[in-house]
Amino acid sequence: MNEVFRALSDPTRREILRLLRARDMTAGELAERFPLAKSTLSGHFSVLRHAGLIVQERRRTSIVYSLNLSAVEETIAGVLSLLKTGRDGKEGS
Amino acid sequence: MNEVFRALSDPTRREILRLLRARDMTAGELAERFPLAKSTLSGHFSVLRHAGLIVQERRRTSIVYSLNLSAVEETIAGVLSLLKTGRDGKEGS
DNA sequence: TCTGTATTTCGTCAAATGCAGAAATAAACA
DNA sequence: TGTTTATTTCTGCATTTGACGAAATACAGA
Repeated sequence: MNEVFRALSDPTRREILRLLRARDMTAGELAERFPLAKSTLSGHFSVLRHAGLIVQERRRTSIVYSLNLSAVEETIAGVLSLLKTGRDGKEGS
Repeated sequence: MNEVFRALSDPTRREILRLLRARDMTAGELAERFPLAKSTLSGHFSVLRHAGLIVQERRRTSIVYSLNLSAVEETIAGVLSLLKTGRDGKEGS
């Protein structure tokens, strides 16, 4: 959970999620959308992947990233309930 | 929105929100719950306040903090829809 | 106004973060 | 195996962050 929030705290990473919401994209396609070095984007992918927010899959020479939508929803819903109910946030829906 | 995510990315700040979920507390009461200097906690309060997640109110000699629950819910719900639908996240519920 | 209590602001420091370019790795294919 | 393409890992640097203690501010009451 900690990692998820840290991942979401960066605007570039949230924009990556937004792009992946529309369709799966390769690392290179994503990198083209930002005025940043590919190595920098690769680092952002890594953070998002460790947080479970995206998944990667190798397809021929490229690596395709896709949004792990259910993980995103679960996480945010979990936080919502954590802030609404009276428990300690260990158990979810 | 950016500020909200940055505010939520720190574990101490999320714990502050959890404590305030139970009841309003003064800055001193909150500070007692953490092994940190009061000045450090004051900084966290400031971040949470600027993000709109908590509100403060002076009561006699103390400053009472309370959770801005509706803001929290709105924010997280907004993010949820931003990740689910195909728009740009400017319009919400 | 002076004192005591509660909280924030300031100055400083160590650690973490985001970035770039260079080198390394992985896969497809001649 | 050697080459090309796609991506990641490594190294170094500048900025930001979270932490502390000391000083400053705000308010209530003698």
